[in-house]
Amino acid sequence: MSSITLTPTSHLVLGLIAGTGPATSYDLKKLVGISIGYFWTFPHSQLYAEPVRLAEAGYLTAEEEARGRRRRLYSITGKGREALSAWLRDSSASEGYEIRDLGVLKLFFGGLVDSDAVRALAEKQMSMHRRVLGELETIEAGADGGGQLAFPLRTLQLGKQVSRVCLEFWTEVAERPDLSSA
Amino acid sequence: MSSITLTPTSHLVLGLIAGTGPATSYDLKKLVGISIGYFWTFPHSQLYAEPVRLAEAGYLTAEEEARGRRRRLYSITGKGREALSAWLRDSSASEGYEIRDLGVLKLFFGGLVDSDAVRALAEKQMSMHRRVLGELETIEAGADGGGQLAFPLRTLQLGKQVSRVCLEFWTEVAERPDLSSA
DNA sequence: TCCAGACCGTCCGATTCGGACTGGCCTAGA
DNA sequence: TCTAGGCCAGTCCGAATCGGACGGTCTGGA
Repeated sequence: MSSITLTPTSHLVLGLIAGTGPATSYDLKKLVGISIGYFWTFPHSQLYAEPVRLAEAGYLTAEEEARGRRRRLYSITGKGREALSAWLRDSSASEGYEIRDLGVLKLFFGGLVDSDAVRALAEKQMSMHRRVLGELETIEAGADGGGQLAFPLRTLQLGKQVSRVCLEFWTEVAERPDLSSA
Repeated sequence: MSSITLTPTSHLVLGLIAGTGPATSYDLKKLVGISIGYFWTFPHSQLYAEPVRLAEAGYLTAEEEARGRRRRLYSITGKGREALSAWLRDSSASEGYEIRDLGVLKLFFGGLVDSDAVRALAEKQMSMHRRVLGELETIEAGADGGGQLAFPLRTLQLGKQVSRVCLEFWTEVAERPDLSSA
């Protein structure tokens, strides 16, 4: 029950369990993979380690299978819910916003290669964003718009919009690889 | 001269030095801070450690001040230029694209709090994106559109567009915090 | 019954992180 | 000229993170 500092991973785990009920680490891994993982990847080892830490600190309780695959089923506690709610309401904890995109990093150095290479990069990025957009639309189509999923679907909308903007941007780059003005 | 694997940080350092000429780690830190750092932060300790690694492996050469602050000025070598160019042209190395935004993570769990809290979050995000947008426009205004900066400015355009989309998105959320449909 | 392949979990070395600290340099004011 | 204080520049290190590799478990079909 030692005191720990809560990271984004902590809040993710708490939120997932609060939202969908008791879960094993594997469940978390699957949930992340089909949702938030599209924008923000969390290493699976964290999704195993983090609930242990949270349980030790009293934010979760663990129920372990006696035999076989010693799966541990985690449930959220009152303390966990409080911490989650406090974080969700804490407007000072929302700062920070990062886009890590290898393609953009390359474009930043586009002046060091010829425009054919820039065009090739742009086309590659276009196909990537088209693929992502398609996958997001598939997920969207397969989900009922109902209560539980309303907010996750909303973040998905943002993902789609960002993807679309990127697609347009790279299309423009592919058309005029060596031009700076719009 | 041992062989090392090149990370995004490696390519950033190589690209910066290739693009702007010899630089110290501190120069790199400043450069990153006013440009790519807006989307992708690199810890300063990396910006000191990475050139050392790159120099050991022959991608950079270091010239150290004899006295005083023992600053090290790094220059790129032929090997460094080749590696950078190869990376820029390697279309298989562009995968990966991540958006890490605490606000979006919170929205994902929006169903667990009341709509006032969601609205407050949205408003906070709006002001953040407005601020970022303003800063990007300031940077843009202060840069001549000339050759060297053409590609960095282009990535800045993308940053602006993404920020604008986020701003619109959060505006919509602020207006209708509890509605899922557009 | 046996096997293949998916499922599930753990472990660990290597890397990354960022805060804290040290010390040099510069300028202004006495 | 001297020196105090603020910025400049770099180093260090414990802690957190990463992700690959491995090992055990289960299910269904031959």
